[in-house]
Amino acid sequence: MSLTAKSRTLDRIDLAILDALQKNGRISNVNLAKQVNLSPSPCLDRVKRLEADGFIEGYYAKLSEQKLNQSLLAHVQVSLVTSNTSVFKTFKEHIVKTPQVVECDMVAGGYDYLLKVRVSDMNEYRQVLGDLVDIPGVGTHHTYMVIEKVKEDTGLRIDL
Amino acid sequence: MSLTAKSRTLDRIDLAILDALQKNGRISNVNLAKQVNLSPSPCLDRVKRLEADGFIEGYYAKLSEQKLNQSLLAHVQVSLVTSNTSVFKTFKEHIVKTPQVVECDMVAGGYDYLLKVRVSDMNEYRQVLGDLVDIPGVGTHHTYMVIEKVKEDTGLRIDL
DNA sequence: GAAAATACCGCAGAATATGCTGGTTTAATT
DNA sequence: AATTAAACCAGCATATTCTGCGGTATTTTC
Repeated sequence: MSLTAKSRTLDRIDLAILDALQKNGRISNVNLAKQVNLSPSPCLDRVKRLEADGFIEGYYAKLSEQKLNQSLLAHVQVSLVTSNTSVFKTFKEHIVKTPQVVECDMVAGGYDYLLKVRVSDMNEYRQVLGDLVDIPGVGTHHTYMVIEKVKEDTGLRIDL
Repeated sequence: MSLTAKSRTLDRIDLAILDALQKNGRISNVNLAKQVNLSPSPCLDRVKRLEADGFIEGYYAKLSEQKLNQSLLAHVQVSLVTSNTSVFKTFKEHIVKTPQVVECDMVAGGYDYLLKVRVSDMNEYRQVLGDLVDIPGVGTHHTYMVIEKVKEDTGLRIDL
């Protein structure tokens, strides 16, 4: 028994299904079947298998940032003064419970973090940043405020 | 007649629907209706209206980065030497047609860009970066390779 | 070349989506 | 405060879709 999970190879049809679903997560099974030149039954079987095998992690509605008043976006680079376990634990706990932080990546050697912060306006941003720098262990930080979104690609690249 | 588009106010039920859909984009309408204490018909009416009014932009399947072999992630900070229109145009054209660049934000005063690059391995990254720095007008750049994803929140914050 | 496994299709019953109607509540106007 | 108008909701009916099952064809394995 191998260490890696059984990972069946995907044929052209599987890839076409994945691509279709990541572009339209609510397509009906009959239409999906038409699109990949299959009848509904085997198409559904494949979708179920792709879900069970973990290729599809979930389905989500994308909501409008503008309409819901969360269109101000900032990237924040944060350095911790040490990579000490308890410092990181405190930092992570704060990040996780701050809903405006929508993404947090540990980068480079373990002291630096890149956050993506989504807020409605500068006032809210100032408050989030204020709380952030008060976390013990937080050293330098730098804000990159987003002026214009040049490209955004939800979805992975699929070579058909 | 006002300049802003008609934007009806959302009540508690609308917000509950949006929240449910951004957590499970494939929930059936009857189950969604149960969840928000409505009968199916008015629930579907509301969903349709939320879509028409632009609160819901689309539905997408989230695919596994690991399973599809695109699990290496880098943030790249790039500065252009001038904000000259033609320099930016060339830059943007290159970004848009490079599938590994999944996100590109113009930040700060207009010379700096933050890219998010998704690749399968370091070889592919080296190639993407090589092509990037060859674009005329590209000055300094710095790579933040992601070691660990601390937090990732797809979906917006909804106060019920 | 035979046997087994796999993938596909069509069909049928169950579940769901969706348009329509009528009744109720809420809000606006006089 | 009464009347009108508007919005909203539930229930029903029809059309569509989902989904499991059995049968057939194709591919793989021995």
